[in-house]
Amino acid sequence: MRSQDVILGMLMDSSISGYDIKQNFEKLFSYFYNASYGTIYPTLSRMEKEGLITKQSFVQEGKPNKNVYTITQLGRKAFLEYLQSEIQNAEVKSDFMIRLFFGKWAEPALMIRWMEEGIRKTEETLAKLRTEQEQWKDELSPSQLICLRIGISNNEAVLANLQEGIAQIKSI
Amino acid sequence: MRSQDVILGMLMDSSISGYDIKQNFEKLFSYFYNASYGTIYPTLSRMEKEGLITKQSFVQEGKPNKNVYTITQLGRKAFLEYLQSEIQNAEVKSDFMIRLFFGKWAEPALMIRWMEEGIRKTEETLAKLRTEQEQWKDELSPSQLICLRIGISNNEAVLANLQEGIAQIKSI
DNA sequence: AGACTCATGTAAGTCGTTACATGATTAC
DNA sequence: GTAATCATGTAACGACTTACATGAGTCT
Repeated sequence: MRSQDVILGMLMDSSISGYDIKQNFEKLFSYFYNASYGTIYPTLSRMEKEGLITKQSFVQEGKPNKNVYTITQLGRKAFLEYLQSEIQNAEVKSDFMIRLFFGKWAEPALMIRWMEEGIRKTEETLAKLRTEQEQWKDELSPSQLICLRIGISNNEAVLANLQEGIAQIKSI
Repeated sequence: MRSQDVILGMLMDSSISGYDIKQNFEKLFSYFYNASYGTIYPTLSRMEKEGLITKQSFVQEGKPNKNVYTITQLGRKAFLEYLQSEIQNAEVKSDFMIRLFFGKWAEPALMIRWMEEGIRKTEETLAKLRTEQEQWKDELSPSQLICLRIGISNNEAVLANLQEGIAQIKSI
């Protein structure tokens, strides 16, 4: 799975711009995928050249042209082929977990700061995901709801462990 | 955080080989970091050149020389500096979650297969983590135990959601 | 005055993976 | 006999990020 596959997935439903794709990554996907503009724009150009998508430019006043991309038959075929391919293992690189793992080499105060920041961020993500769940629960597909629920319960689990852990470490 | 930082972390405790580093990644870190030999060996070479680590070769019969690396003062300094740096956001790319998200474009039978495979893998990971917890609970540092607990409860959360989700989808 | 949003794009560089190459030993 | 384990390393390639470049409009 590359960014191309995810972009094709987004375009299956409706035609959107590179900017919209980035918004989707941040809003809907942040807890299981992300990509920067430096990936999105060149990938879209390549996909257009390969005939997977087509571009329509809309002139806007006071803003650059907005390029809206539409998936082609070839693009739909490519996406369905991706769905048939082998599932790849998840790639995870968590700096936070690495630090926690090697925490014994840090000052206790530093580790507590990491954990407090971790708690804050997790609470933030959790609030965002719960809002989304409330907001979109009627529009989302059954499997999208499962995604959201996984995201929420993952974050709940992290939060509980960090809160318990921080209390424990402070008590030593 | 790059692989270099994680490798330094491992060497803080004891001198090990590239092969051992890979073992550690698979055994201890798999749910929050991983790196291939193609990363590990060239990184070790570079680190040696930069004076962060030193190499000792041990001749073995019927096997290639075993290169055991030891962290230097400079390496220890570099690791402590890493601990002082800003925490980076986790990078996650989960093919499984992407497929779940776009599941409505797949045959229901295919999605159920994905979820069943997801359940199987999650159960496997969970078993592995629980064994580790049992086996190492007296040796691991408090923060390493928190890591393990986060890993375990994350996987428990995923498992519960998938089981519930699959039942729900099958009932439609 | 400053920050943020909308909007696209490129260039340089980093980082990492996959596949290849080698080869004895051991367990099933 | 075949798969796995131990053990190291390189070359080719791919994918992605960061920083740069541009610039009007809007909100505080």
